[in-house]
Formats: sequence, structure tokens, C-alpha cells
Amino acid sequence: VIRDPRAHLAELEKRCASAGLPVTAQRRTILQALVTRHDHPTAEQLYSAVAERLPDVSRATVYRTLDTLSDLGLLRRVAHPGSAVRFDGNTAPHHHFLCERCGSMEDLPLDALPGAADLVLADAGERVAREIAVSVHGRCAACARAAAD
Amino acid sequence: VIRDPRAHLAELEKRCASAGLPVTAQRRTILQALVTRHDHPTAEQLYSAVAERLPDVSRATVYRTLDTLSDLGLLRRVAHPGSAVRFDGNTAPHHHFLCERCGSMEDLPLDALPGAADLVLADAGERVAREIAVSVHGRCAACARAAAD
DNA sequence: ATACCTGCAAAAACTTTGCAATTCG
DNA sequence: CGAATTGCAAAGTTTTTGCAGGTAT
Repeated sequence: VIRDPRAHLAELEKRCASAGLPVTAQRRTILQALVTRHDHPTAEQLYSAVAERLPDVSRATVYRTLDTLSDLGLLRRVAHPGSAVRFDGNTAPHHHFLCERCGSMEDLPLDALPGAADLVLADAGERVAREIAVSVHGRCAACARAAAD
Repeated sequence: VIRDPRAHLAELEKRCASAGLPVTAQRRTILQALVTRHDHPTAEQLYSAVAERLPDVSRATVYRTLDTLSDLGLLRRVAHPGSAVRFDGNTAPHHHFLCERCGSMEDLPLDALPGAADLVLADAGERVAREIAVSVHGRCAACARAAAD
């Protein structure tokens, strides 16, 4: 999976324009920091990455910007069993792999789980299902090697 | 889905004995508080529930006990996009429904998603897959009604 | 008896908010 | 120029840790 930050930055311009919001250096830098990585970083990890380019950026800006970009549909908060929220810059449909040992989270391409697209919620009752997410839990490559001793 | 707390408490006795750990009132009460509900409470919610029976219990004990019970395999931390960790007392295989509006999380029985049991991770590489979890995202019954205005 | 647990209090980690100064369009 | 954003500092949440005293086996 290769991601071109330029396409994401173009989307940022477009959606900010539609919403009447300014495109700031912080928004560009934070979005770029997120989409150029394939793990699912916490706000703190993004803060560290962004601080290398914008040394005066504050954590408050990182948190607020992540909310804004999420409202604009440019990124998503993802479910994680850990004690800090994780973010995903990949807005295309895909699955996740969660390592139970180190807590890391990786993207899985759609075709890694044949049949997942056919899942349908039977007997939804009054619930409205919008999306079905599949995540595989186990050991990531590094932790599988470590466990082999 | 009906759960008998007695069976869970018996498991607690057994696993503590195997591990050489004492069975305390706090461990019994916290486990019982969790397994008798079908939402996926935070540590704070469990603290409130437990405090009704053990008024002097501390949050630190709730956090530590949840870790211990998780190590014993009596409950699980579940993935949630919110900013506090959630716990699940249902250790049998099942799926989850996550409401995008109110953040609530409900159990779904296995047969709510026919085909989910057949999913297999293709091309796992060095990863070791242990379990495949499916979660449906959308609006819970209460929020679907609210949205209808 | 002894190893483990608990409560308390303090600290650490994570996230949000108010406000004055700045930046974008 | 005006509206929205940013950094700072402070406050609010959530989670962890050290330690003295208590409890289960």
C-alpha cells in the first residue's frame, strides 16, 4: 500500500474550502505526518513527529487539529484496546491487524480477508449498521520472532 | 444471552488457585459487577458499581484487579475508539456493535454475522493470527430513534 | 508465617479549555 | 479587516505507582 501525501493535501485544500476553514501549516503538517505512516499513532506520537518540522507546535493544536480533520473526513479515530486514542490516515476501506503482545496496529488490505465484504448483519432490530470492520488479533511479525526465542 | 455469575465466580476460584493467588472480596465483586452487565463499561463505571457494595474500595484496586483478571483470562480489554478503556466479561466468542453517536458498545451473538466464522487471514506472512473479531459500526437502537426526530 | 493484596496519596499520562496574540483568505 | 486558529498555561480525565498496613492460604 503506497500513499501519496500530495493527494491527501489536495483533499485538505478542497474540504477546508468547502467548509470555509483556513488551511494552516499545522493542518497540512499534521495530516502529512499521519498519512505517511502505516501504523496507527497516538496524538503524542504525532506531536513528536510534527514538532520536528514545527518546533513551536503545541499538543493542544495537535488534539484540536485531529478533531477537525476527523470532522472533515480526512482521518479516523480507530478502536484500540490501549489507553490512548489512535488515528488512521487511511480513509479507504481496509482491515486491521492488532498485536496482542506489543499493542501495535497495522493495516491489512481488503483482499487479506476474502469474504469479509459479504458480511451482513442479520436481525439488526432497530439498529442501523453503516460499516462492518474486521480486525485480526495475534502476534505481529516482530513479536512472533521474539516468542520463538 | 444469559450469564450466570456463579459459573464465573467458580472459574475465579479455580484460576486463582492454579496461579497461587488469593481470592479476595474485591476480585469477586469486580468480576461479578462486570459479568452481570452486557455493555462494556469503563473502569470508572465499574468503580461506581463496585463502590455500592464495597464503599471503601479504591480506583487503584479496580484498575489493578482488572489487570489481574485479564491476565487470568476471566475478562478482556476491548478495542474502542473512545478515550477510556472498556472491559468485556464475555469470554466466549461473539461480535460487537459500536454506536458512532453515543459510543455505546453491545454484544452481538455469533449468528448475527453468518460467514464470520469462515474468515481466514490470507497471506499472513510472519504474523500469527489467533482470532478474527468483527465489529459493526452504526447507530444503536436509541440513537436511531433519536435521529428520526 | 508469608506472600500477596488493599487503600491512600501522589505522580504520571492523556485530553480539553480559556484567553490573548497571530494568521488566513 | 474579520473570522478562525494557534500557543500557552491551567484544569480535567484517566491510569499507574510507592508504601504502610491488612488479608488469604
